[in-house]
Amino acid sequence: MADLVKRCVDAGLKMTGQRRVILKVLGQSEDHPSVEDVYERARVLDESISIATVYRTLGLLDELNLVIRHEFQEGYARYEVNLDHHHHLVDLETGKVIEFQNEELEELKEKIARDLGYELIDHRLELYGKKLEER
Amino acid sequence: MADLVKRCVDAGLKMTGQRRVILKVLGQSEDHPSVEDVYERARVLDESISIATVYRTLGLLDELNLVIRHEFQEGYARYEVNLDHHHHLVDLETGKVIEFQNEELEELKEKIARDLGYELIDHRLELYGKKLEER
DNA sequence: GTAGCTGCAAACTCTTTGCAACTCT
DNA sequence: AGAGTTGCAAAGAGTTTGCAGCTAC
Repeated sequence: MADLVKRCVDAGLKMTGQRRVILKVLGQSEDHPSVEDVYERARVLDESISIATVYRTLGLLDELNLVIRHEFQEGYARYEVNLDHHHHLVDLETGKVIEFQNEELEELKEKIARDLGYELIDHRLELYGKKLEER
Repeated sequence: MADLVKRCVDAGLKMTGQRRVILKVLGQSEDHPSVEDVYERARVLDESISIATVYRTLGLLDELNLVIRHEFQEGYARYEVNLDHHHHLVDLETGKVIEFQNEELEELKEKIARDLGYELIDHRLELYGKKLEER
């Protein structure tokens, strides 16, 4: 989280109270909060913060690539701090989002892009599934 | 396209003039049109069609799984007829969408979901890339 | 001091919906 | 005939923006 602050300052952003709060909220979130979620969590720490600032800040963080913006086919965006690279499996029954990584997949994606004549800049894989019966 | 009409009728939908037009437009589209795109193309064939009907029809087709709804991180939805299963590579410089299939990828996804204890229902993979210099 | 940031409210974009009229079956 | 469908316009959700005042640097 302190790292997030530093990276913002390095990028030339002014470290205002509101931004500090939003970064703290993001750093503490272990899920994939919507803008509204971030707003509510930030409000607990600073009553006066406005949702416009949350939108603006998340937009900036996304540009700086400090945060990843997701659209899980829900009609609104969700964010997460850009730490390790991973993908998501969405539980269709509960909406729960499970993270996973897979080295084989990473290599395969690079290869597919290269074969198509492209340099891979970004990508996203989302799986949507139902829990298998436990037995 | 005739197949699309049949599948709608089988599903219990009334085959109105507007729906016939929208299905025709979808059947003829080789890209991934937005709602607005479908609306404009449909209007050429039937001046009187409204965008509300396009939204409603695409929603129904999506429910019936005759169409796939995409959100390529653009803030609006794009649709395509659900024919063969494939994925997309988005050219970040031109916005062009390239389709591809990869058997190895299909298997890997099934495996990942299974290993996480899930039955894979749906999934989406999008690659974002820049064209490699030709040489 | 000043460029950048903020809250507020209004505006914007995409999508959905209530309703009265209409149309497939 | 009647349930389903339509166009219209209004409403809704999510997001962006103009502006005057404020604040980090």
